[in-house]
Amino acid sequence: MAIGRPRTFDRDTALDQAMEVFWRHGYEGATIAQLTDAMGINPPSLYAAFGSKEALLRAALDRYTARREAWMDEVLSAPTAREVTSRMLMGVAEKQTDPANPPGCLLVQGGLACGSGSANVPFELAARRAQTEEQLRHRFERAKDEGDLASGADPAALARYVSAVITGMSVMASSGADCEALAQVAAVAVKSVEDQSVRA
Amino acid sequence: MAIGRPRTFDRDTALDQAMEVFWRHGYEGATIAQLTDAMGINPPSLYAAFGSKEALLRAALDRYTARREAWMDEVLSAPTAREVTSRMLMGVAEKQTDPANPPGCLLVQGGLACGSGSANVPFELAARRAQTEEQLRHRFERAKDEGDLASGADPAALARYVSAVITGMSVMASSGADCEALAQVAAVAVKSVEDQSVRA
DNA sequence: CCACATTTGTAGCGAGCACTACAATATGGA
DNA sequence: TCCATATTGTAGTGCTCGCTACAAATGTGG
Repeated sequence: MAIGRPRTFDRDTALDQAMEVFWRHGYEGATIAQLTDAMGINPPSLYAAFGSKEALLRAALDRYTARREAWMDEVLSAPTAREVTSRMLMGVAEKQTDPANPPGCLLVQGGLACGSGSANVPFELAARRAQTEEQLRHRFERAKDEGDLASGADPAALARYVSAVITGMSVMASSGADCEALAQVAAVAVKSVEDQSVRA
Repeated sequence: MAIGRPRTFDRDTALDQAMEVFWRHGYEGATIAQLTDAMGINPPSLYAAFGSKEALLRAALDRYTARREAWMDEVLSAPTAREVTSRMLMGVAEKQTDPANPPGCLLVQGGLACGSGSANVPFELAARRAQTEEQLRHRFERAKDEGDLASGADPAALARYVSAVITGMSVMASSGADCEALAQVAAVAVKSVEDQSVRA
């Protein structure tokens, strides 16, 4: 049996380029021409490999979260809720202003509101953002069980709060805030969690 | 001198309808067809009255901020920095989940990232968001002068923080969070400002 | 070397986009 | 009444969008 002509591009490398385009221009703002140009391939290759623009976005999102997984694990492994929050928010301040990537977070920049033709994209992104909140919630629940968070603390509310701050920082980063400005925001936010921590 | 055929629609009413479309679908996601449909007019009337899609957005943004001006004044007139923050964030929680409007904030939903053709829209929105931050900063500076905020407090950082929380809440609202969930976030955030307040 | 399977580049599809030309219509002033 | 001015509705304009038909190219198995 014949195997066929081999692909001349690396799927993951192309996906990284596509991720950057979506990140910078949003889902709707990114055109197939920009994507194929950045990926170094032609439209038929894109569609053969990924299926559609929306499927390409999902593949890019998968890669995006996979790239951050190791970092997230490290953050969540911090000993206390306060330390988790601090690492998280300070790390976010750095990552969202890293010149190696477009500013902000792909899960926000991708698109909060879309035209009628791609109304499910915002849902997709929201669902992925919710995953981070849930990870934080689990971690804070554990912290409460361990007596690290005060008995009156609400892990779900705290996780939602930290998640909201992250999103706010992301938007600020996308509109030009530098790392220092974000770090100031993070510092204020960390204190909120500190307040609900059991002092040692 | 002749005056011409009178306009059959009310400019501000039409602007309100346009605002809602931009709010719900974002600048790029909103089509002229949707806008004219919602406004109850035809494209030539739209272009005669507003000039272009982007100019229509700016007019809608002007109206948006004008609508909130009275509320902002009331918020900023609160006696203390803590009270300002509380009124602000609790009010935001309500307003961003008010079923009379699309969820979230137009200044965020309008578009964080756009295609190359409308790259200045995100800047326009960011500039308008920055105005709120600046108003807060001025208010917090006054609070510091009045001895209401601790002498070590940084009004600019606090304003940036509150602004970030508002933006985060806005994104959460746009992805379905209800008023109660936002109020929980607001409550945690208010404490951060409380921490830097001089206890009475 | 041939047959097959798959990818590649070119070129272009129909649809929808922001925007407008144009003629009909409706007012106020001379 | 008739002109000047402005808005209205119809019907498009050229353009770009996401996506694809098709044939040439490039590999493997027999």
